[in-house]
Amino acid sequence: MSIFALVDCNNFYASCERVFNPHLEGKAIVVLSNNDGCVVARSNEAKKLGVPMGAPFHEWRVLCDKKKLYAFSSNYALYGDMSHRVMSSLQYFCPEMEIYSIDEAFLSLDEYKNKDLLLYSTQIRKSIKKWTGIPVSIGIGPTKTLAKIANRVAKKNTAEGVFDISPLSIRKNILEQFPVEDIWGIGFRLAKRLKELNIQTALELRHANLKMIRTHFSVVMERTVEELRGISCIPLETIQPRKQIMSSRSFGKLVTDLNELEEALSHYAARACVKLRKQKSLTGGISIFLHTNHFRDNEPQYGNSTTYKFSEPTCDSSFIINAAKKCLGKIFRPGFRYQKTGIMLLDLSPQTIKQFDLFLPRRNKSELLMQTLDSINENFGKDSLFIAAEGIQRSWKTRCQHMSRRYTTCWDELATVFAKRKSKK
DNA sequence: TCTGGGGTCCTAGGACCC
DNA sequence: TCTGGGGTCCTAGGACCC
Repeated sequence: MSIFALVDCNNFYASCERVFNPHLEGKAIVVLSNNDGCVVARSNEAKKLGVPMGAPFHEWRVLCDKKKLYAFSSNYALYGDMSHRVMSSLQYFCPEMEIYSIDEAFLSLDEYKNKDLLLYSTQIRKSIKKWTGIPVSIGIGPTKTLAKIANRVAKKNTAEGVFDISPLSIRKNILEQFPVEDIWGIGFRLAKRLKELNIQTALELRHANLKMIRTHFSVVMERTVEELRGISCIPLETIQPRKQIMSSRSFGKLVTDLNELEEALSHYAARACVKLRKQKSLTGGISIFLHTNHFRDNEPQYGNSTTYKFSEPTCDSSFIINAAKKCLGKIFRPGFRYQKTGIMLLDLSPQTIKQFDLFLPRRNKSELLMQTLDSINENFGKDSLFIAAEGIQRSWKTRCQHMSRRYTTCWDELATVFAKRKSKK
């Protein structure tokens, strides 16, 4: 039998802000989405204040004015680096791991079966806090789905932040109390359909008839049921290159001008290309979209998308930007106030097995040019060198008025320490 | 004034092939 | 009267995740 652990950072973004701002300890913090639009992370204190996940920030701004709530723009440079610190610390304790998201990792504990797993997990938890400043919770179970449930229990009910759902005697009790909509892989819609079949809890789903589940749902739900029964169906996955790469942003203001839209789209395309080259892939085609702000009922609405296939796969920013601009020209309609545009790189393949187009001229310098572009930006900071199509003014840029410093990745923004002077008598 | 961004997998249906 | 069967690939849409 396998043993999995799910390690999850508590309120990750909020915790990252706290590491470098200790006076925020015990205070209500929220971290906002791009454009300072929605609340995407909350400290426990903010949850107690009643701030819901995904709430539009403008509805809660008043609490900030009263100093009851502290808000931060998303600082992905900081969170990405802190995540990397947590993950590499985890790897020290358990090399066989899967980084599931920026703040979660599954561990395979099969090698440690002879250890006291609760004790070992407690040790991991303490070390991560000491080394990185980030609090984590750890759930242990025979399948990933059960480890996820154990993690919920660890977070809610235990002071130690560690919980093992393996013993059958306690498992039944936990599953009996666990609502079906909180199970990993079951969202709002599936939960609704399950409830119509009178399945309310994890225990009821576990006892459901597999054939019945298969006829009403897909193989995904069938796997979930097996996993609840303790039969592992979802293995630990090693790092795979992405199958598609997307880059898009809402504008800081509504945009009407095609030139500005082109600039923004070119900028997003360039960002996507950096990601593409980082994972050493080529793209076979792109899809681009744009739309107006659908929250504004009183304004004319328009949205559209289109795709383009390259005759040979590429990772050349200027080539891809060119294609993106052509696509945009096709779907752009004047007279609308646009809110967002974006690009998706599709049909990715590894750079090592490129299929050339026989009739296309060779762009031999492209590879070298892109390498140079990437290495300059890596050494001298993002956007040191960029393609002119991305624009210089960038008046469409997203808002981020509450950004903290990039404490760990930028020399100019290191944390400052003030020594208190003793006052003279 | 203000409402995120980036992914994955599965299924059904149509086009096409032999 | 009668109109195949089996396969692949692609795409759109729906569901989920963080």
